[in-house]
Amino acid sequence: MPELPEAERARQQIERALGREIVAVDDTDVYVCRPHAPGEIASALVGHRLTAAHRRGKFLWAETDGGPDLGLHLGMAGRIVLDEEPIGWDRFVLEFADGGRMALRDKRRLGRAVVEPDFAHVGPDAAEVSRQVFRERVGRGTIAIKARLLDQGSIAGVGNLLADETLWRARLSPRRPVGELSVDELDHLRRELRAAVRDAIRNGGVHTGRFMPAREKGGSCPRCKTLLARDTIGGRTTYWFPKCQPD
DNA sequence: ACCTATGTTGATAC
DNA sequence: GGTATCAACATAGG
Repeated sequence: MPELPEAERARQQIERALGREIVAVDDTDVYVCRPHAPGEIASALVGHRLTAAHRRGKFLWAETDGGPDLGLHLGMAGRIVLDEEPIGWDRFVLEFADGGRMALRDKRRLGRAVVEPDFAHVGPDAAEVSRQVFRERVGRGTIAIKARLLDQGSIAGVGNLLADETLWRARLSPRRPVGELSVDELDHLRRELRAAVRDAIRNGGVHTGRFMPAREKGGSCPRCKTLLARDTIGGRTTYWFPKCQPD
């Protein structure tokens, strides 16, 4: 599920774990915890407490009281669960002195847990970037707008579903080269992106978007009633309605 | 069996 | 350097 709205929900879950002493860490999944060896994250965190929970795009991290930051990513299917019984898909777990626990629950194991995460190549958060910076980072070059939105180094947090939802709301073709968008179109795109993120956070996730139900075989546009187009753009399956979103 | 999947990274080539 | 394409990663579900 995870795109920016899901990551924000996960951040809020991490906040509920702040201040609780860490007494044990399960970091034995060497793929999820790479490049750390088993026990490395544990020895760095045991005895400490999380003191703040942050997010940029889909990247999460928690500060600790004197220890290193803990970086978390939900990958393709992860979520953060608090004080729930273990059920087999918990790939990384903090256990607290009060008996509670915080787990990265992730069937596909594409999530990540690392100490001292490096966000040098992560762009500004998609929902918070200023108009000016959005124009500069998104509007430059010749790449298709869909591919640019997915590039976490340009702006962070937009995934495949949110990109399609946003472009549909903004009535922009996913294929348009970014450099051909006017300043007004870029501002409009940013506005619709923020609105899509806000709606998704409020309603429980990106899958609650208005475009999502139409995104299926034989789907028709809620606005123009025409047929769905489908192609691979930016390496991901992309859906749009050419009448509403002309090239 | 084959295909797809809400993500990221690294390799390769123009 | 920018852009495009892929393969890989690990697993589930249609």
